[in-house]
Amino acid sequence: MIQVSHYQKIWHTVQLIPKGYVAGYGQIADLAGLPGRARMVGKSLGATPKGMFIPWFRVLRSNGQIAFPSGSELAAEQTGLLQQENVVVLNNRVKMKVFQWKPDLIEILSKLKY
DNA sequence: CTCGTGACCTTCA
DNA sequence: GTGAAGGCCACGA
Repeated sequence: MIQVSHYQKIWHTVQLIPKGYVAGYGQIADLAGLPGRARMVGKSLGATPKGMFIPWFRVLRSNGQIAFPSGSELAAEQTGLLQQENVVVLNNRVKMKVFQWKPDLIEILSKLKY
């Protein structure tokens, strides 16, 4: 059993999100084995080491809205990256009903077997 | 050790 | 649809 920081687990989990899909902060926290720690996900993404690729733009709020105020640079950046992957973004939000990632337990377990 | 902080979530009015 | 309030807890100073 390797000891890893929660940040590492979160980053790893986020990288499992397939192209063209999105997931919620709470969802990521749950999959990373940290139920109820949605806020930690945000912290982690903010602390993401530069140079390491993390599809942070595929992570949205549970209601499908982008976590940044519309108009901010990050929001624009995220919107652009999502649309680049065929994800429709309108008024700073995404239709979770259509684009939400439905993870396979087998996939998660095999990728996160620490 | 205590305190402040946070890219959140859910519930209720 | 909106907004406020409470809960959650790791992390850094």
